[in-house]
Amino acid sequence: MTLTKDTFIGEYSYSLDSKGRINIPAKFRQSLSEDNDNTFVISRGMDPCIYVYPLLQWQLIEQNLKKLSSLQSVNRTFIRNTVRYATPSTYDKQGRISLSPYLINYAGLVRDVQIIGMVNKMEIWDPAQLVETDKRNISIDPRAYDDLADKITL
Amino acid sequence: MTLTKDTFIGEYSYSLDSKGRINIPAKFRQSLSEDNDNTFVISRGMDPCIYVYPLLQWQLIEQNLKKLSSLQSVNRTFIRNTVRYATPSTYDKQGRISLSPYLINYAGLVRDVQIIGMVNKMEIWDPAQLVETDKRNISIDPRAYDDLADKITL
DNA sequence: TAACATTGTGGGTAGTTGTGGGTAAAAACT
DNA sequence: AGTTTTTACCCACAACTACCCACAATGTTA
Repeated sequence: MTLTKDTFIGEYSYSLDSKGRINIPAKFRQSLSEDNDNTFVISRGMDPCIYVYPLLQWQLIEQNLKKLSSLQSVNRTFIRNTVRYATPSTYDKQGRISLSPYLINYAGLVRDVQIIGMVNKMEIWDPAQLVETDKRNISIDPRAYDDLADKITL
Repeated sequence: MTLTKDTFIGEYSYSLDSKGRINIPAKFRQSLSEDNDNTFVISRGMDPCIYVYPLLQWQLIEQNLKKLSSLQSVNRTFIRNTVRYATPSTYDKQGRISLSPYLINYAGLVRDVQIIGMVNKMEIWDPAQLVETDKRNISIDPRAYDDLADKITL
């Protein structure tokens, strides 16, 4: 199948094993370009979930962070929070990465897990957290949402 | 016959087989340009139906989504909801794509299925759902129609 | 009208994918 | 240095998916 490189779409169900490992969907691995050396950068999400970036994508983020001046307190806090929980992780021969206990706890992962393609990265969710977040977002800012829908032709 | 590339019109009846596969109308396949590598992106429709985009058409959507910053919660929600139910799918030698159980359930597909050309994409409907939705929309706001009439010459 | 090509549908099979767990190397801690 | 814990690599297997072949129905051409 033909896939856009380093682009992830769709939602998949997987499970966390007793060693804290989780499978990366085969389609996502195939989409990952060679230059990434089978490596992702795992980080804390803005929502209660785990972000997984292709290595190259993460390096772009690093470059942007370097441009932010440390003179402003907002910037320092932002940089600190973004980088602090990030770890590079190469997947094994079976296509699994291992997650740190901190991140597993942060996302509230137990066993069943949803992996969602978010175009330039992916998100790892606990199913219950995902439902919860969906509910909360349904009501917020319908106008902002409609504005987006106007800009993008689906 | 000469067909406008990547443009789909007309309505066709097909059936879903026991493996969740469905035939893409031959005319639609012929219309699909080579650059799409025989691949469509299947996704959840705004109505109770399934959207089928040519790969290239979908990539335009992806490009627009990539421009949205993940710092804003609205954007994250929008990207997640748009991309979540989408999967790339290449058709087999018989011209069939396979649909995920989630989408089959979402569109209420049983066996008989209507495929409708929607110009830049196609829609897959359960016949009953289609009748139902038609009924509900028959009393559409006449003013909204007037707005359209300004934009489109029939 | 007969021969042929195309199209829609069904199902078998081999390869891929997700998941569990064993073992050895590496790291961390006495 | 010796012991324990952690990490990475390997093998195994069940479930699933994609690919292939088959065939009937329809459409096309000579």
